[in-house]
Amino acid sequence: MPPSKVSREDVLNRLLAVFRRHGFEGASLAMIADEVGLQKASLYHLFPGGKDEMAKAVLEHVHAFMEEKVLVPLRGEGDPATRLHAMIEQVRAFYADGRLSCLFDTLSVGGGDNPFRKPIGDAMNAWMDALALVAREHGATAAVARQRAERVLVTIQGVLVVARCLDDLKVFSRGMHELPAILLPADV
Amino acid sequence: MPPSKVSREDVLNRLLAVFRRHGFEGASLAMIADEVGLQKASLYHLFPGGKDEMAKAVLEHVHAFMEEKVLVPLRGEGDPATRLHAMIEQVRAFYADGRLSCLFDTLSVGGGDNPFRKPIGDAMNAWMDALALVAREHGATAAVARQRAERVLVTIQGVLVVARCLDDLKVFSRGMHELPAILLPADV
DNA sequence: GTCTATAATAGGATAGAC
DNA sequence: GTCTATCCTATTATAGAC
Repeated sequence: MPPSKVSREDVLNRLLAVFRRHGFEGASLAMIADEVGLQKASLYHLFPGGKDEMAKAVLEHVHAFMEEKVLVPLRGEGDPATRLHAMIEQVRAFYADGRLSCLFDTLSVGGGDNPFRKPIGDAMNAWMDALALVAREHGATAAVARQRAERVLVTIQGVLVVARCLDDLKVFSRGMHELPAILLPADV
Repeated sequence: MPPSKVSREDVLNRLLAVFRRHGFEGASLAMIADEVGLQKASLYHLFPGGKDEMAKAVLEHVHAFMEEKVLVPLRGEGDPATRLHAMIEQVRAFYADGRLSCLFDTLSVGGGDNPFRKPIGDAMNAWMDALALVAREHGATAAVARQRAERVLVTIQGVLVVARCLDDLKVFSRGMHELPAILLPADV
């Protein structure tokens, strides 16, 4: 899509911004069109399936972004602490130091029939696996590594919600600071 | 409101069920009327301010519930561990072991102009204060107590989101199990 | 206090020109 | 590939009977 007003990458990033902020139901097409800088009909040209397809495309976009910027580094070379710190920096940037909500949170509300639950669950499981791998290399058993990986994800999601509710970004910063001690405690 | 089809308490609890599940934008009046068992016009009789007033009333209802069932016990008599366990049991019940989302989470999405942010922030701060009091009585300094209280809230919100995303209630159970070690660790 | 009926608007989606 | 104009439905909200 070279000769276009905005690149697909740009469109997806702007869609991400709307959905993570307002959730699926809260994001109207008028709002989306305004934010993306295209008319509604143009959005339907890009996403014939409508809002549903837009949200799914954003989830895939985030999944690809995570794979490249978070999961590959986590699985890569280097010592566990260095890899975890690389992830933490990406997470800080992705959530703008706690100013932005998690798409997984805002898109997972609604009934169990919610069509976004499955891709969200898959993405979170992939993240958890990559974290557990790092914990294992640090010396933890498989079971303990998984428990610590879960605590990391719980902490990230928790600080995002609490920071938003309290309107206090320091909650997010403190949470990020605690992640190394959670995943890679000194006593094995 | 004695001679009525459903008590105000019932109405508020059913409104709570809808809003915590679907969020504010995701909860339509048709859905609400259906769930509450009243027609839309009857809801407007009870809440002339419409959906906005309904959500605010639910927040007040939850705040009152928390004050009675969570905060008063936390501030009450007995040793810190006993009081914390009382809270944990209430939290387990309130979130149906992780099946139900937190209203603070679902109602806090949207811009900073969101009118629910302030009551939500007030409620979370009150909860944090009560938790910090317990930690202080266990021997922590004011600063450390506040940090631990924050970790408890982060863990609760985190496990709710992660359990929902992974569709795995055990995440919630494990989180509840860890709360005593977070607020009242053995080494002071 | 609850209802049926309806108004008024916003929402998602499409047609067809350029 | 993007636009303007439009359609249809769902949504919020109100009027007025009982």
